[in-house]
Amino acid sequence: MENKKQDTASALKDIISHAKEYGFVFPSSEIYDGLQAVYDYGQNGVELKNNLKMVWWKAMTMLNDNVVGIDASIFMHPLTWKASGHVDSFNDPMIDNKDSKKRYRADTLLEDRAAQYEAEGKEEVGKALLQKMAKSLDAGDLEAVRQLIIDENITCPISNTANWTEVRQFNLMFSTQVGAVSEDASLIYLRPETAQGIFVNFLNVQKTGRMKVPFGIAQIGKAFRNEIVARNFIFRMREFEQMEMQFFVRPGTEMEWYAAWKEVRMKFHQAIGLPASKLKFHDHEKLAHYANAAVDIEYEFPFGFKEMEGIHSRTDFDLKAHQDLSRKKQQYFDPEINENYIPYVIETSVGADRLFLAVLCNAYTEEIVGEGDQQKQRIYLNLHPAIAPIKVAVLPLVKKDGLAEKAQEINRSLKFAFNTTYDEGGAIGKRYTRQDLIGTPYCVVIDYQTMEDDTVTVRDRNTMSQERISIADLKEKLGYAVSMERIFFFFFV
RNA sequence: GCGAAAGUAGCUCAGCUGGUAGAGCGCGACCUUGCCAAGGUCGAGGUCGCGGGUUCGAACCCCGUCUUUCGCUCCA
Repeated sequence: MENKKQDTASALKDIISHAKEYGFVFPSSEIYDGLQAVYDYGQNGVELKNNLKMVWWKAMTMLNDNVVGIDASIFMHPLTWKASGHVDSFNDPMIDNKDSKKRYRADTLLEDRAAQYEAEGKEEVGKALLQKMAKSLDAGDLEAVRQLIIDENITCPISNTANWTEVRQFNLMFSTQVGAVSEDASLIYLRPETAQGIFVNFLNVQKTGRMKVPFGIAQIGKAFRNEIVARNFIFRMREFEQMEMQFFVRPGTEMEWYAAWKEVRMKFHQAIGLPASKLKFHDHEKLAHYANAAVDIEYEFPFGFKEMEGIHSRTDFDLKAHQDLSRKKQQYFDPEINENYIPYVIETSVGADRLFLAVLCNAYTEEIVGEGDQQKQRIYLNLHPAIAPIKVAVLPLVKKDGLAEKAQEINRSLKFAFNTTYDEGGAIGKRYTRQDLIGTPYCVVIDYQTMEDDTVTVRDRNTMSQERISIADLKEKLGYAVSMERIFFFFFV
């Protein structure tokens, strides 16, 4: 067990090192010592991430006639977050007990004490306490809140001591001001989730797109959370990217759609190459305030099974809250049953960065090749060809005798169809290895035979085997091998 | 947030009881070779995470700080 833990820790370290050394993920602002829980994608990482986003986007919008996309702003009207519940539930005064190291919500501690007074028949005392607390909280006077806890002699149930830290406001939403002059400016938030951008545009899309329920709206975008502890590389970042789809359905039919999307989303992850054995559903037992069913798709990262995607039945919570607060009807007239209603919503929400990490962890392969004295370790990224940053490397066996020119010509003929690279430096084996390390699925090699009969060899990343094919067939054969079509085909098997 | 460990070249690391930095790999150019990280020559790259302190002198000792990893904790 201990060994296994060390192994998994080093497995993540190896992946982090690899990600940095080969241009996938860099710590943010590294020359200034980095910024906690913020990372940048490098030249290969951005290609891989873009490919993942494109596969998801097409799987949602292109393959489903009734799903369309939008791109909403990160800034939203502050009332959005009031309606969604984030202002209330994302903003807590916390206090720590120094002995037990336990953290509590300061307001909950006082509310519990007030309830205790009530149970003892001292209702006025309890009420007075709550009023004092509300006054202090409204005034933002956290020291007064702490004093209340001390005056009431509230102790930690674990350590039984009153050795409290100061009260701190934990706001998981980042805020900033809009407006030139700060006194006139109003406080706005960086969105903590992308979903609300879809909900506030529900009627815009439904009307202008003549959408009929059931239909979905997909979106890819950044979201921000001021996480207290950020851990596990890019798994939990303060700035992250979500790929979300909100699917609007007739009330009462939500469970069928919930079940249907569950299966579709699980297939997606397998289609891009994640093995079924490393994926599982995890049902939520404690449901969020907006949901009546929720499940996570978890991937087995080096640090254990963790959430990669959430599928939630959000009921009509969000649209209803927006309708109430904005006083604009958020209803759909269903011609089939001649009825107006607020649709129910099934949400599928993947963390793009988490999917990236899962794919990278899964692709990272160390194996021993060769026999006896010839044995050596080989490392390569076993990425699905359709999501690999570079699809094809074009390599002249040597750079003299016109082979380099011939190779460049072939590279030019392929580069408009998919991502290619050209490399003539050093020995051929070294160039193969360079491509293995970033997951390039195919290497096209121009040798002396090419000059005679216009054929090249195509070397496969995983098997290292070579096949000789005619230059005229390259674009079509490789084009299909690296196409997203292959993923979508699997998707529907 | 608490506790533990770590931070020296792009990577992996060495650097003895304090005397102002090295190796391997990688990278670049050239020569040679020609199918799985080949050989040779030359070269680029580090104010030793950062800031103080002790000392004649600090990569090394002390304090602080930042970042990362791990364990708790937290997490819609």
